[in-house]
Amino acid sequence: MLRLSKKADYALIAMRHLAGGEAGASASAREIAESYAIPPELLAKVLQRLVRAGLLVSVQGTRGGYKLVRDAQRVTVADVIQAIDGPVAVTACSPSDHACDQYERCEIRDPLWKIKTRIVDALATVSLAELAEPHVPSPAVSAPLVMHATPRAQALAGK
Amino acid sequence: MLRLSKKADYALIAMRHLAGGEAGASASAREIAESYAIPPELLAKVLQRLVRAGLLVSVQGTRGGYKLVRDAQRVTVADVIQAIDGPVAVTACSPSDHACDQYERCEIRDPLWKIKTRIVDALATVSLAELAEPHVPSPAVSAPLVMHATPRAQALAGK
DNA sequence: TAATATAGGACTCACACGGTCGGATATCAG
DNA sequence: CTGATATCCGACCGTGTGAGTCCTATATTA
Repeated sequence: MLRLSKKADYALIAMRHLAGGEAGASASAREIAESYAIPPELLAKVLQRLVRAGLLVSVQGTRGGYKLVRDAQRVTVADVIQAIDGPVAVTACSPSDHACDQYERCEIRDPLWKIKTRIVDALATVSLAELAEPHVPSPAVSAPLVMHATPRAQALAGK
Repeated sequence: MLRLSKKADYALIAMRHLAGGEAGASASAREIAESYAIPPELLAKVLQRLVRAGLLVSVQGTRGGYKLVRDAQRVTVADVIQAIDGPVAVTACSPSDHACDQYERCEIRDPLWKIKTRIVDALATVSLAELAEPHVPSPAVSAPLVMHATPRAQALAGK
């Protein structure tokens, strides 16, 4: 568990796609959707939310599309996820908002809140730029990585 | 989002409850459920799962109940959550198991997998013992525990 | 003016989650 | 021996939410 929503997945894929091209490059929703086999209408809504969150700018009309507002290094995974799924919350109730049936006797809330901030930190330390170039520099032989990378590389090469 | 399930909440509450009393103390499901306004049957199933996961031992019959197997310092929040909700997974598909429609062109999976391990680490660094005494540290407690508990307690006290 | 974009509300559908029920087994007090 | 109190565990159900679709409006350009 603890999985993030498909919309967040799609958002990250799209944002990475935009970060992967040249700086300032734009792409349409259809274009991105087709690249990754994502339902176009759904991705469209995701992109719209990213616009409303201030992470993307949109250009309407023919030849329109989306592009990043900030530089890829200045946008983190946390930004994208929170733009789509709302603020990260491990618990139903926050230290301020008591929205569960156990808030009186609950001694679990505050420590979990602390853990939440750690998680957000973990999400915030990875930028779109890092997502865009996560791969091994030399595809030939990299001893420690081969064990993990090989099956995937084969699967990708097989396509 | 990223919220953990209610069952996991209940599990943490119950585990903390058991860790809070004397070492080796036991409590029945009804007992714990009433203490925290948790549906008794539901908590029962949660506790049973914790038994199957090897985190609790159960004593059947009258005067029965549950108690911790390991010492409270040797059980982490990660253990409890994974016992209830299964292995933590941020993404639908793992580096080995390609269980989504985008696995071919998905460049997002590996970085997210790394983030996942960071999250698990964050969950694994908090023990039940720390959950049991998150409040103002009494200077009389054991030394090694204080080393870890103090900065956290200070942060919480600062609120 | 037609084609192609974004914008966004309304809707359906499936499924997981929270919660309940019933019955079986084990243990102990009387 | 019997009844009370536990754990055990599978089956069930209702509801909320997430995923995906549909439809319409608007903007832009060829």
